[in-house]
Amino acid sequence: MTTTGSPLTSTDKPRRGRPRGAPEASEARQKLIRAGLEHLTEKGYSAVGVDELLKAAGVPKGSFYHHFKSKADFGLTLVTAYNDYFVELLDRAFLDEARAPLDRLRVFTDAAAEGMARHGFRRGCLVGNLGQEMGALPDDFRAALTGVLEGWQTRTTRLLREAQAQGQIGPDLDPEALAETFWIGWEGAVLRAKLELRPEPLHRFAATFFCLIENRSPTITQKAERTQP
Amino acid sequence: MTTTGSPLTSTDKPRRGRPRGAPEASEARQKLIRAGLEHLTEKGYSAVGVDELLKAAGVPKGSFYHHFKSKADFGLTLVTAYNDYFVELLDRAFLDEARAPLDRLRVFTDAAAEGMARHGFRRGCLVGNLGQEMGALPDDFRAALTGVLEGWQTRTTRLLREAQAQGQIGPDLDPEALAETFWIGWEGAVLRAKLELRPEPLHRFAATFFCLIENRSPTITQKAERTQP
DNA sequence: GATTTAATGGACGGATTGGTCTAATAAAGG
DNA sequence: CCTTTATTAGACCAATCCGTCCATTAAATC
Repeated sequence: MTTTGSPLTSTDKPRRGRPRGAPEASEARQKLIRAGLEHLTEKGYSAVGVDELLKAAGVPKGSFYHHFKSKADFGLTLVTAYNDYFVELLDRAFLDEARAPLDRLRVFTDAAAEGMARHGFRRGCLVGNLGQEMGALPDDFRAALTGVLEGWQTRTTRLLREAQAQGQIGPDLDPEALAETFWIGWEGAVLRAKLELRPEPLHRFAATFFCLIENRSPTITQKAERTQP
Repeated sequence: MTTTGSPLTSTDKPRRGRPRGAPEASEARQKLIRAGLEHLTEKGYSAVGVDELLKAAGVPKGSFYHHFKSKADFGLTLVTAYNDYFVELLDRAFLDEARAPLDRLRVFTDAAAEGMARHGFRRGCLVGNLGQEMGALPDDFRAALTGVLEGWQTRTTRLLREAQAQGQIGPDLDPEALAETFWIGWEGAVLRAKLELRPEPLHRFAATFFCLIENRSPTITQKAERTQP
């Protein structure tokens, strides 16, 4: 029970053949993911063929199906990769204690707008793209996508709670509801910016959202959601 | 210059062969459009094949390419058909003078939510779907889609102006900016509702939007868009 | 009935789809 | 060197893609 040890304790295992390089570090795998993100954020899942990705990444088909068991599996991998990248962007903005909470949200929206501008507003949000294609996607995408959005929203809720604790937004507002509204609208803004190839939709929505929560008369509450008359 | 008259004056022309039936009334054409709307609002443009539509509509391929010169042409036809249907829905709600302007907007959002519910939240907005796929679509789609959204926004702007004239929303608000924000966010809400297969995103966004414009302290203006400091 | 045009019906075609398969190469331990 | 496993390489496959083609049927005028 020493050498043929169970795969559970993976640290001290001198296995036989060529070692699996760092699980995610394979160059081909990374190039495929990069190409996938570029193409899918621009054209969506259904419109992008595997061969197209292979050519873009300069990788043969054998590698693709070695690292991913199907196009769908690859797509799900892209979702987590995109989420990793995005959460980092989000946290960098949201956890910057040097700024006031609401300013951090502004930092994020500005950064995201710059990001879209860098690609000529031709690339949207992978989550939004795939969400709209759900009808044509394998079912596990749904949970993956909603889960990702939940994560973004949770972070935003925390930020807004902090803003509330610091009195930057009224105590009558519901941070969770606001965070949900923010991401609903922001995805819409990204879609629109991509359609019109310009940043105005992003700015418009951000401006309205900030106007909604800043300096509001405390008599207007968001929490009360229309009790029946 | 009587019988072979130019095609410009089309009323009194006893042409030779079988007359082109009502230009849009062909049964096959209509069945194709109906099937197209169902399938494309659910799965998007790229994910739906022509053959799939033919089977759904019970129409042979010859008919399809007789009525439409390509799949793209068919797609553009769908956009206008969808717009026609949608504008009617919109006007029915927005022009109902028996109600206060803001209530009419509420009537629309409720009706739209019901509409999505009828199809199990599996169908989204054709314009939103195609917008997200723009990267994979022929270029003329862009103008068509933005034009459609502009039309919806114009109607909404008029409605909000009326609301403003009647004092239902503050005189400090900018109806045009509000209308734009509404459609940015509403498309996001539809996308989210389709992803999560439930109406809450629609309700959440609508509630927030109404809360934004109703009963607001007149000191907060939407028009002032951050002059530089 | 002959002619002309509209519309249907579906076989067919070349290109592309996602995916499989096998051979070759690489990198490690024995 | 031999074995074992990882990875690359791309030929190949059945299915589907969008679109063309032509023969047939339908409905009108002459």
